[in-house]
Amino acid sequence: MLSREAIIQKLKENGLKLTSQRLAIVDVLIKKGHLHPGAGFIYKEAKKKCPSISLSSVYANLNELTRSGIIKLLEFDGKENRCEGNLEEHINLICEHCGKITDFEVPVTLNQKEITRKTGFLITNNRLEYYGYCGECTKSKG
Amino acid sequence: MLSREAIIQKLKENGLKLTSQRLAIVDVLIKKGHLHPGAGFIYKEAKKKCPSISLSSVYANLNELTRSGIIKLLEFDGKENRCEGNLEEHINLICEHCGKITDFEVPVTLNQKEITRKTGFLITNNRLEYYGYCGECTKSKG
DNA sequence: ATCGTATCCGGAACGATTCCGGATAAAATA
DNA sequence: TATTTTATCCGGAATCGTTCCGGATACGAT
Ligand SMILES: [Mn+2]
Ligand SMILES: [Mn+2]
Ligand SMILES: [Zn+2]
Ligand SMILES: [Zn+2]
Repeated sequence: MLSREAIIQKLKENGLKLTSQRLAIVDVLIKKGHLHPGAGFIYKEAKKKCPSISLSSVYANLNELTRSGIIKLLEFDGKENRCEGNLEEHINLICEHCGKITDFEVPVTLNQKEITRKTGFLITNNRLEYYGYCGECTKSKG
Repeated sequence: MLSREAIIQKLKENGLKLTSQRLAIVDVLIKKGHLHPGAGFIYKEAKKKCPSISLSSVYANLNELTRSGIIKLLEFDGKENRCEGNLEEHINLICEHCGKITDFEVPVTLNQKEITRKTGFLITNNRLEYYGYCGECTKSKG
């Protein structure tokens, strides 16, 4: 996750105003980003410091933050989408039982240039995820 | 993609009846599986051989086929989900411009056991995707 | 041929997300 | 500071892929 200063820097670069709603969302991401929070969670948290905030503003801001390269959105079907604040190359370990998403850092530099050379496909983004059961859920299931 | 015989074998193993709707869907997957078709496409194609088929049956069957390990579902937000018939470990190259999904075969056996040893996370499934622009779209954009 | 049960259909319901139009406020300008 | 511009906000309706429902159908075992 970028620092608060770096985020504000990027917001200004992209001509985005520093509204109380936007800053409240940014602060939630900084504090709770490791949880890969969804829009609903962010909405509830941001409402504490900015009671007037609306859910549509949360969605709009998450899209803005994504466009500005501050976060990524992890898309899921049926479930809520989740925010990714860790922009380093890593694997998300997603528990099928409790939904927790934890980062696993590992320099997986699959040779992207080789893929482009062989297929002509120009890579701009990727998604690496392992699904399964987290330590806690594995234990509790025996 | 499994062979038609292997699929029928698995269907029987799982106690699933060989209805005309189910077989029509299986045939679409066998013929067009490399396109990673979505529910809407499969519905239209299957309707050619089975005019009475309903969209809800397509959805229900795709879920059954997933439970039986015949396909996987690739989940996307906003866009339709897509079917994955290639059960081998590979990377999906997803074009951001035309939506085409092509397979890139590469034995990416990231050491899953090491992840489990280090984190206690039990891996049962994964998702490896590269997003970007396919060869055709890269050309046409100059 | 009969029967039990999975599967089917059509349509309503669902839920996360997006869209809308009028109100608000950030911040540039004077 | 007052004015102006314009991004952003809010609340609620709309969207759309997917799931759920209840009654009808048909597979395939006996
Ligand atoms: Mn992560
Ligand atoms: Mn594939
Ligand atoms: Zn868990
Ligand atoms: Zn393309």
